[in-house]
Amino acid sequence: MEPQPRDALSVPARRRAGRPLSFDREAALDAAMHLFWRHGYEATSVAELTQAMGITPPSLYGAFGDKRRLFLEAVDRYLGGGAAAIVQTIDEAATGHEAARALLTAAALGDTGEDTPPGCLLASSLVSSSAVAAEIREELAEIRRRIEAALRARIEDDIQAGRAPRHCDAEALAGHVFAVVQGMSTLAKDGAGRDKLLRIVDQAMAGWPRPA
Amino acid sequence: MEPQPRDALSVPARRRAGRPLSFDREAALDAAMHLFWRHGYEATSVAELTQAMGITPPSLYGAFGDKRRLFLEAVDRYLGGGAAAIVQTIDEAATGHEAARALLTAAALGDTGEDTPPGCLLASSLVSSSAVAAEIREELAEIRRRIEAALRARIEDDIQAGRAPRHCDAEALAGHVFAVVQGMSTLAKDGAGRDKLLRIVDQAMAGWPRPA
DNA sequence: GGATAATCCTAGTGATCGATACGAAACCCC
DNA sequence: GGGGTTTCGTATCGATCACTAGGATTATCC
Repeated sequence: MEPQPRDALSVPARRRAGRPLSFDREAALDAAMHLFWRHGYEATSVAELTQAMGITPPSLYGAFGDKRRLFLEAVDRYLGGGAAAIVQTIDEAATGHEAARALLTAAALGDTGEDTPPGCLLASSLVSSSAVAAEIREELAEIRRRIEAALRARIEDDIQAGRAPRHCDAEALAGHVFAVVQGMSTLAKDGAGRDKLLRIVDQAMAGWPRPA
Repeated sequence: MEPQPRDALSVPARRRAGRPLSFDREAALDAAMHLFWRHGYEATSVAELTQAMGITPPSLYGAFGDKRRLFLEAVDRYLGGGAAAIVQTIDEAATGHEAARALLTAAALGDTGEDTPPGCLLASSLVSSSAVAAEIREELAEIRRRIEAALRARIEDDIQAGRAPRHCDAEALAGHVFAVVQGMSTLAKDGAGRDKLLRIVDQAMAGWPRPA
């Protein structure tokens, strides 16, 4: 007889042997995410993390591996399922133009939530880094490039389909959108409010090429 | 008889009593600036600074005060004389439109110098911070806001003078320019080259309002 | 209930953080 | 040359860093 497949949808969710976790893993991850969001990767200490998560260091290391993996898991949670979730949203937009505006608007709103830290976790939590954190920084950069590449591909679709003029520069259009996403995060951390960011989005989209 | 005034332009530059500095203060500051530029404020340790500057910790503290003051002095040097130097450049541009393009182009070039670290020291060296560095972060934010305010003022001049339509949003225009400046720094750190950044500048300026 | 397995907490690891005490050395002033 | 002043290098400060050894505890498995 084959063992019951581990399926997240099947209700009883067969427990593993051994003492069960005494804390809510999702709630702890959420607390860690907010801390990384507010202070960034390197400026958030394990001591601060364990206090906010309500657990001791051995529990953190047992449940999440180490600080690096906890951070990457927090980033995945922040993105609602990693880079793939954002890429899917981009791919499901009607056009590249729509995808760009949706991305910018979502960033402006996310940067200025009332119950969340200002700015964007992906954009701001690991901009500059020490030599030891350079690898982790590069993993974030890869996520950013993947999202930017997805947007660029949609814009190239627009050009192919005649929804944008032939001469326009898909790489620069996508790069510009991404620069504004990154920049709005800093502006939000510097004190810019939601209204200002949304008007910046309008300004950023004002230069979008119109079909010939 | 009055003492000779301390004038940087008068050649002999009356020495103070005591043992003279055994290192070139400007060269040491330059080395520190490059280190902060590459790794940011918090990720750059005093040990790395002293090694790059070729001095010992007591010499660093004697000549520059502490890490915070050394960093702020490096920022001033980076800006060519603090925020005032950039504000002056903005004020001397022919129009707000010209100031915006000059700022963006200078940022794109500065972010991708061959002999300098990628990205912008002002934009990237202290984005997220621990609680203890929050004050220093705020000092950088103040510099950024001062520069943005100067640009906004020039754009409002354009509107008053009829060089831009009455309905346009000076705050959003200046904010958009600044978001792109900030964002290009991250893009450069993520690997974007000079050519791509300059095309992003063109795209960012494409939405600039034309006079009615 | 006994074996097995996973997590719990206490306490602490060596390394590195920013910053300094101390006495010798090097300069200006008189 | 002597007194005053400043910087020099050595050696190190207490605090904090990310991380873990070790043994008690609490669950499932048979």
